[in-house]
Amino acid sequence: MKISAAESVVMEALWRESPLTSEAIMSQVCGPQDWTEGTVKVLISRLVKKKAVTAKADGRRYLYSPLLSRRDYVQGESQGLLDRLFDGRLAPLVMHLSEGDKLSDQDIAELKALVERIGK
Amino acid sequence: MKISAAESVVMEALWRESPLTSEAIMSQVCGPQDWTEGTVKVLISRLVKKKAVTAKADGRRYLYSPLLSRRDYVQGESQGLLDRLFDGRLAPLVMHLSEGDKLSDQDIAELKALVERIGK
DNA sequence: CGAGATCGATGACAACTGTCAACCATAGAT
DNA sequence: ATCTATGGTTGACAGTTGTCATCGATCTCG
Repeated sequence: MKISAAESVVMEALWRESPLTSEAIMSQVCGPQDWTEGTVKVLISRLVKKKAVTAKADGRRYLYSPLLSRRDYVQGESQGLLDRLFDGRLAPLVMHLSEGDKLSDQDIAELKALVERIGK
Repeated sequence: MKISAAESVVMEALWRESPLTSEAIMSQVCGPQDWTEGTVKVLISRLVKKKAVTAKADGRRYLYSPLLSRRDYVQGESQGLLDRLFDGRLAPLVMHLSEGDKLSDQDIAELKALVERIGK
């Protein structure tokens, strides 16, 4: 099942740390997102329904944990973009981003090191 | 304005070649997408309304051309993903994709060459 | 036991998306 | 002058998303 943008904000909180109570999730996301309690509750419910999150009963509340790993999510999103826009080829993606001119020297250095490592 | 997935299929046709009549667009996208005439017509209209496409009158029909460049679109999508999932850092993205193990030797070679070029 | 405080579930609603069909205007054909 | 084919505009409808408020069960404190 597909995870929406708003839902992914909740997932990020759970990937950072889990399990979490809904209260803890809210305290993490309500600030930056300016959401009310109700909004976050619904996002959590939808994620549970989508089986991206499990709810373990803990007394009267639930403890939520991700079922979908960040790794898998990120992999899917990245590969999807790559396939959709660059015919699955990595070099054109990197080229585009480097032309956007937002790469720091550090980015380039890291990338260089990484490519060395992959290449061998 | 945001371009949806279905709309981007129409945009791809126009980026490949433009201007095009709606008929030409349909012949390009109806096959792969299994869309009916009506569907494509609506997608085109919505793109015009969103100002992603212009319609120049040509007798009784229109000739459509992209207003949004593929370059800008791709840039936006790519940067968006990078910011959303990798905190704007390129190396982790490349790492993820390389771990997915779907990189060909050619990909790696291209990337290596590209990084050399950027680095200097 | 009764009054609040919690927490999840449910209902609501508008905007956007994917998908079509019906309608309408007009350029050509007869 | 009329008929028809063609292409654009509208209306429609279900599903998803973003956003909230209300309801109902339950736990806890006095």
